[in-house]
Amino acid sequence: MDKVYDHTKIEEKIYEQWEKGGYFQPEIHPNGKPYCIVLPPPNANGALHFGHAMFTVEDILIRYHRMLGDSALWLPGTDHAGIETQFVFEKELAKSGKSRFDFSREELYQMIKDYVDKNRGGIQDQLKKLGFSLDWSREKFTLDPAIVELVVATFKKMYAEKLVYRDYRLVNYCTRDGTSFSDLEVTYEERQDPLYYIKYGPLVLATTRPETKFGDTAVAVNPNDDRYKKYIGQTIDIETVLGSAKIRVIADDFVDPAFGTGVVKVTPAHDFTDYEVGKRHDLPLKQVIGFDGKLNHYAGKFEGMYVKKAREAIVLEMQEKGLIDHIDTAYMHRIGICYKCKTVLEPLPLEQWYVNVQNLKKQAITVIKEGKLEVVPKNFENPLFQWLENLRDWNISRQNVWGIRIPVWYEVDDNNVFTVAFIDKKSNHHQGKLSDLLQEGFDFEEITKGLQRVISPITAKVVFEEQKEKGKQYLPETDTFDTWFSSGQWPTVTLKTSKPGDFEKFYPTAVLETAYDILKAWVSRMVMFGIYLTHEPPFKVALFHGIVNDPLGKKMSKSKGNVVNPLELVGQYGADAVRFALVYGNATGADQSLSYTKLDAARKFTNKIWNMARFLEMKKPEGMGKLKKINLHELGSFAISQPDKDMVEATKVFVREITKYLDSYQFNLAAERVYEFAWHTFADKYIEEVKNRVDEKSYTVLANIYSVILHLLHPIMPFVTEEIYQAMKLSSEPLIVSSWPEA
RNA sequence: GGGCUCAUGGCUCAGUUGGUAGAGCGCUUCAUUCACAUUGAAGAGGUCAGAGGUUCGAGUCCUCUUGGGCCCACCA
Repeated sequence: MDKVYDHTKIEEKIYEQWEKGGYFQPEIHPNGKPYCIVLPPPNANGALHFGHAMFTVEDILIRYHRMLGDSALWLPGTDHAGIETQFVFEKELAKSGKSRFDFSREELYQMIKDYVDKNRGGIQDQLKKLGFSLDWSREKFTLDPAIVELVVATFKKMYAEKLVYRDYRLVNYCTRDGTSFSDLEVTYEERQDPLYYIKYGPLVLATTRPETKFGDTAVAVNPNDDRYKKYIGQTIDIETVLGSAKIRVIADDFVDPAFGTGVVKVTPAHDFTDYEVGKRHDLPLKQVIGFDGKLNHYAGKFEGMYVKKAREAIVLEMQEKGLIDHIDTAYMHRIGICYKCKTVLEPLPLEQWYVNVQNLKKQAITVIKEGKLEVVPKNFENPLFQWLENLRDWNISRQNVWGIRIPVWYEVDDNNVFTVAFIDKKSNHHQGKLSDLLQEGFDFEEITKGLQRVISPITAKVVFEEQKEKGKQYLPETDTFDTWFSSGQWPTVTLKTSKPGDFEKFYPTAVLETAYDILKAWVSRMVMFGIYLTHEPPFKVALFHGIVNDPLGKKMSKSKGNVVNPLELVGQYGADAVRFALVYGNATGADQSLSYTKLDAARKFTNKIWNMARFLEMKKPEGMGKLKKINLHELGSFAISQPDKDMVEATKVFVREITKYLDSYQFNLAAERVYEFAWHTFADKYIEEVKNRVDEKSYTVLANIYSVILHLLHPIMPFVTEEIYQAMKLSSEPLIVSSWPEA
């Protein structure tokens, strides 16, 4: 044995051996208790980061349960990550001077698919480097045809039960990325913007968005505000930059008399609150901002200007006309921005598909309250409840192509106006009303062939593929599902498509382990879908880990340039040390800062373990035959000297402690205890004591206790323990499938 | 505005049914061709943010205060 442990000589060899041996497959223990964890699917196009390195926790659980004799399955898979991936691809595309508007839907999809296929496999190799005992024979991808089929089936079932529906309402729309987002995907930013006090006839009102005034369909005041009671219900004359106009004054409780002047302009097409107000008072929706982010014909001479420019121009002209009372320049407020490109999101009215979550969320809450789903650590329960309770219907339409197309078609007839965008035979882009384009001479086939986008009226007849009738014309829905619509069904769709019998055997899964930051986006959806599809939650325990920050405690981010690649650390310190450092001294669910001193300590520990093995190798009494494997119960009576007997007893306590810690998800305590016991109890005290009196009996005790340590440490540090265990030749089977010590 | 969370030795952090404070790194002194200097032995160092309460007993439970962090929410 080398004097110093060199992980670079060991890790790859051991992983290959494990994989070839089929030890990652649950069939290795065909009659064991089923124990399944489904890996949170990483982005198929992405690279490994610390969020993935934290899956160490899952490997610890899987390896522990495999050693307990369970039929342990850790099922890997990757996600197509719709918007994320398309965003990255479009940035690549831009380098060659192209954009998504230059290609039809099908062309663009194929290009992204090729791009992802080229990059796939990277993440798998990286997960292997961390020693993760994933069953690669069952690997899944969200766009596998079998998975897509099941996701589509869920949609059809929900449609039949009226749990998905189509509606025309305001969405958070990014005019740069050209798609809407769910409420959850909106990020907010604190900004200082001017608050304009503008004159509306006899009234003055405050607004940050004067450019939406062309879409105002009312002015609102609080019903109890004495200042304005006389105007309620009246139509007042106002002066605007486009000349004189009339507008209704309504009363609504939402108006806070203390804010601004207590008067609010109501723009139902461009503000979420106003949209609700508009519905209550039956106000018309007047859309003045288009999906391109520009003002439309309602804005008169300001038509065609981008929102920001238009605001400046309008304010300037209003000042000239004396329509602005005053401006509060120090106004702070929060605005929604696109989480990808930071563009200010526009609330715009659009036809979209929604999931009715009202009943689903109630069942999810009940399941957790009844204890059928345990949340660990428990403090993540409250945020989950709070979020579920406030959950509104879920917008699942995304205007990007990289994803699963919402599987519906719209029947084309004369009564409906369809807006389409397409690429013609000569690769030119066209956009407009279907009827106009047909009149211009494009035929229906050419349009559908080069189709980019269809906006179908809410009144259009919806059919599925198999419901299409001969002789009728249909336009497809061009939107895709929100990525979470498919990943939300991950535990069911993976197990149903992996190997026959998997679903029956492994569902519901034992544990779902993930970072707490996708508790709402992913975990809650899986619970809702799981209950909907199978009448029980998809996992018994939802276990959360924290975020790994940079050494200074700052969140790692590309823009800050403080991202550390875990694979570099694996190369430097070894996978065992990286894994150990990630769980040691870090409470379950808590954030941590990357610590190089901890990594160093962990590496020293692997070396210490290694040198214990060297010591045993050197101290083996001459002429001693094959080392016997003796379990702890028998070892107590096997030992002769009191120190040996005491050590056996201490080891039994140690085994019970580690077992308890792993059963209760206290990985940090397990790591700390095994470190303490191996180094300070076993090496510093016991080895020192036994050193000069080694005979065959005491050597057997020593080696067997060391073997117990290797077993208990194996889930956390699989490589070094496996290498040593095999070298000791205590058993013919490798450590990975060796039994957990009994005490 | 609501919720969650953190404040423990110089630094980074553990401490889950409440029972006289722990680790890693750093520091001090000493040892050592011993399996391991990626070592061993001994040691210094904390009124567990502050105030009050419950209790025989609180870092651990309750209330409040102060100061960080995070998440959520339709005040224009």
